[in-house]
Amino acid sequence: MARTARGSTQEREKKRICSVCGSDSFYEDPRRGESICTSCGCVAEDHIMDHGPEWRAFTTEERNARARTGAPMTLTIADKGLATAISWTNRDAAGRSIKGSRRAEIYRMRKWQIRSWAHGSKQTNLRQAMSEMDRLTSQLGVPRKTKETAAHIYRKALDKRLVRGRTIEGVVAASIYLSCRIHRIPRQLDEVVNQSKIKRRELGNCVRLILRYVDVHVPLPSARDLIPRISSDLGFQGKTIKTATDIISQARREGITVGKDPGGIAAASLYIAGILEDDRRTQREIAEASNVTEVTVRNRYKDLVRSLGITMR
DNA sequence: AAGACGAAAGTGGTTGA
DNA sequence: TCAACAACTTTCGTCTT
Repeated sequence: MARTARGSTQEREKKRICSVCGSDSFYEDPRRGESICTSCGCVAEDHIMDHGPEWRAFTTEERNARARTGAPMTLTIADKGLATAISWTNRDAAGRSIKGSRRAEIYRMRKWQIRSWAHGSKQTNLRQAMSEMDRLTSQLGVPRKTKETAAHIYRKALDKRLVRGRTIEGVVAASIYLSCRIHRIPRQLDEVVNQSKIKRRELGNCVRLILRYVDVHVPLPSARDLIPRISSDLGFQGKTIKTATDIISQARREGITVGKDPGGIAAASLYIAGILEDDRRTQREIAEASNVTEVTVRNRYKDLVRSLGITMR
């Protein structure tokens, strides 16, 4: 199982080798936060950390203008992580205590900062939302970029007053789910429901609401995006994964994937690919890894074989 | 005996009146 | 709000390897 096999950090730094095919060549996908073996396509490591800056620059001037120290600017903190806080200790930068009129001035500044900063209803909402977002994204293990997009969607939803009359948790969970779909990270609605305290129905409603009123372009969930995850769970060979992907592309062209659960399509195509490439798994194993039942695997597999004219031995 | 297959009945979501 | 519907699940008996 490539997904679970990982050595110590030092070991990985010394020489990393794919536990499935033995190759030492990896492609790091910072969008998904995954490291993928270039020869067999299995996920060698997930949740990898991105050490780069949060901005992009195309010229030296741009780079000089944007470079700064401190934590990255981020939408996932209510004040974008850039606010200056006035300390409660009446001391200056050198540690000397501040006296007299200067002290009174700082006291007034502190008072107004707190009033303007923490007491707006939007800020209060964002604070709660961002802490919920922190919790949920780390439970689900989504990369920083995806969390950032989720925060962006949430801010838009808040601006359009969609959170009113709904729970913050619901809208946060919906933002994360949609962001995962935008970044083509396979997190299913049920996974998000399992990690949060909201009901499936509520999440579904929030997702629909955001899709309708917030200007976001979200691609439909595709079976192809589920393939790397399922196949690395079951340790399929590279050629089997490729065949399965081809089957999905063909099925898509034939238009037999619409309205069907992508999990079922992914499972069935892997099952067929396994038989064709002599890399078999039982229907039960595949069904379990794809979160569908054996019956669904069977039904989709029959559909695919019939519509694509695949002949099996 | 394990795995594959298929039928029947039940469930939760979507759509249109 | 409700009925109709498609997709999917659960369950169980039978066939195949």
